[in-house]
Amino acid sequence: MVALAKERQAKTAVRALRSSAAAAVTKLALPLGQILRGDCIERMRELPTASIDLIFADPPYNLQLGGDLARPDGSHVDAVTDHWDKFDSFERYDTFTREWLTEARRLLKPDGAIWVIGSYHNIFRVGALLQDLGFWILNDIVWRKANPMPNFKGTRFTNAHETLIWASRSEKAKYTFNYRAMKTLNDELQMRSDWVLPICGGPERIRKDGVKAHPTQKPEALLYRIMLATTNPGDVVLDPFFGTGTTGAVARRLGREWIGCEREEDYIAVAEERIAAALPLDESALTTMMSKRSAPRVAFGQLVESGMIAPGTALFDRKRRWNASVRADGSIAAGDQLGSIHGVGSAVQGAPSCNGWTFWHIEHEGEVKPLDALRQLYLLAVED
Amino acid sequence: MVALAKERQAKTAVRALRSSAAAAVTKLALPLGQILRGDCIERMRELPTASIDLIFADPPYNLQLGGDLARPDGSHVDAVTDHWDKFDSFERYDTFTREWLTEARRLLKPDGAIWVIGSYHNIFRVGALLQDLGFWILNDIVWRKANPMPNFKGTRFTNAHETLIWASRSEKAKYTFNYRAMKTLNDELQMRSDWVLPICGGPERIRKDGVKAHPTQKPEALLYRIMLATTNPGDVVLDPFFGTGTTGAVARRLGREWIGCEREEDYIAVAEERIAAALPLDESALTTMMSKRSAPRVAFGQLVESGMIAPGTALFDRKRRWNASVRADGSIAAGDQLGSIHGVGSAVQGAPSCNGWTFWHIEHEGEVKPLDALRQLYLLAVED
DNA sequence: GTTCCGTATGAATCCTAAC
DNA sequence: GGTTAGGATTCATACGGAA
Repeated sequence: MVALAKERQAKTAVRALRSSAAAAVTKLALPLGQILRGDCIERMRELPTASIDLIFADPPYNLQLGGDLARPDGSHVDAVTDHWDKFDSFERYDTFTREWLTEARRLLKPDGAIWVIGSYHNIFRVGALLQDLGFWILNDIVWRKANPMPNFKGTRFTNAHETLIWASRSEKAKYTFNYRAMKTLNDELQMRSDWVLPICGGPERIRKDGVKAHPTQKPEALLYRIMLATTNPGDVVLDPFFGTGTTGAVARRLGREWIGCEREEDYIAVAEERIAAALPLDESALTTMMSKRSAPRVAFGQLVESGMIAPGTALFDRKRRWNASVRADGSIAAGDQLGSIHGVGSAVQGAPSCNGWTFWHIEHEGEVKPLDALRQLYLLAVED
Repeated sequence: MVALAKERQAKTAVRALRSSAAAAVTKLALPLGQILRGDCIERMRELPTASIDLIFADPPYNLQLGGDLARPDGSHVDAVTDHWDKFDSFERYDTFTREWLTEARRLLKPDGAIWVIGSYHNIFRVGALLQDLGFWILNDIVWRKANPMPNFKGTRFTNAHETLIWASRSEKAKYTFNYRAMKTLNDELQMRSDWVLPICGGPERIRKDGVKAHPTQKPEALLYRIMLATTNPGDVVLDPFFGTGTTGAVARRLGREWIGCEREEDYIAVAEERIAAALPLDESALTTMMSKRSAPRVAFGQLVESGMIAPGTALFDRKRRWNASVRADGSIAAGDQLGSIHGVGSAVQGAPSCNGWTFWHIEHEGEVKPLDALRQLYLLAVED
């Protein structure tokens, strides 16, 4: 029994090693920590297939501002009028979007994912194309801006949010989602699809001679949450529209690898300086709360084997509607039902499934506890 | 000069009279206050061109759900499995959407507008098609649900919002927007593009024999805000997916005319009864319905995310009896205790509970401060 | 009458490693 | 590739009955 388990463990370890060795070779071939100069579609074509864990993209928004916009006091609004944000028509925007998304999908590992941020000017086109290309949307996230620019003319609702789409490479992908870290970050409540974050301003906003270095610099807090939620340390993050390098700065801080594409030399210079100044966090600060899914597994039999629970011990659910007794091999018996704590739990309830760890209770040191409490004790005792 | 001006005035008056007379005739020809039975595209084809002021549409979302879903307590989640939400492919969904949107555009007056609500499953396709057909998007509005259904399996972010698109018939349309009404409704602040409203439940939710009459009934508060913002009294509002008639009920209460299309006889019966019982506008009811605002809540993780507190930072209690260090996900570590500021605070003291905001302190700008002081700073930075 | 507690439920693309 | 067994997972409301 023990020998078999060890053999299985060894096989798994070998598989993991092989696959991580292949990944390491691929990773070596990548221009990690570099900003690739020029058109992002061309630069992406030069990168190897299935090599990227996560893509974050903040593409041009296709803004169609009719002429200049003035505040009520007559002062001029510094709108997005840079030449890279002009497209003749939706058709041209779609062609451009389809091209870079196609390359993005080629670059992603099978279990990779993408984030794209946009506003109502472009996000519907991006979302529909993502679906058309085979990406699988996991969530749309609303970045609710704490301090948006008001609508000066009073002609519409204040445009107070932007939309992000999170999508895996395909429907079947086993994407990364650090559920527990997100729940911890949100004071023990599930993280919702609407995120309240301030816009990028103050000292974080990069200025050259008092002028914004980039018109749409994203707050680091936004990238922080994205990477914490959907990457692991060491993962490779690609940003095809790198701008002033928010993605690179946060990736470095969080111990993720990064690659950027950018055509504007001005932005590249700003980004390189900024990322060099970003300090990586040390490893202990980087550790996040693990989900039980990724924690080491304990079989119920181990608790019996270790003597923590004696064969013959009585188990019962919280309301003592059902009873069961523990047997020497770690199975349990309730009436004529025999099997694992999970199987018998679901059988007596007539439920399709059951977590025996939380369903069954036990008297331990004069208290009634769920089995899960004893598992925690076992884990503590086993850890060196 | 004066004579000329008078003549001009007279001509304008005649034109206005003619146009309003024409409008009155068109309006007479409309099936106002009626639910048109059958397929919405066929019924819309029978209505006159340029006769409608506003369209509100809550089309099928094309959810594409998998198997059954159970809550952690084992109970069953009642999903939307109705036949009307099933489509074979995105292509089929697009065809359906293009057809009803085309009719919708024909029916709208030149200065008319449309609202469509959806989720990430369908809204990107709807938005792109609106743009393709010549509609002009004015805002995308996020309905932030105060009480959404959680993500039971911990696999994604809680799907806590739905998206509405508000678009005029064309770029040049002089659409209706009651800016003052919205600002008044929002305590003299511009109404933003994110609206916090509870989902439809309690006495408002229509049930037959204890079972919900419609799986996706929308809250009246949502329609109230839409009609108040973008129609005038007497305007004609068309709802092609009438369901249980929320649009009709609210239109009646607000003194707007309405027309609905619906295929399902069960829904029609419910809607007719409901609208007949709808009372005329009651100002006090309106105020309470609209006054639900979001209370600012700050999670400790937000301070970490925003860069206000760096991972690795040392925390200590007022008497420096215990120390802890901040981790990247907003959890803290004190010895082998890991968890939230509150949980670790109570654990180290052996106390049943602890307010981590006042218990833990930090060195900030050369001073020792409770975390709560930094929370106040964060709130100041984030407030409008 | 009031408070407390248990239960029900809402547009949801809701598990995964090992064999 | 599919199948199976192990086992992980929930927030805000509303309501009814008990205390």
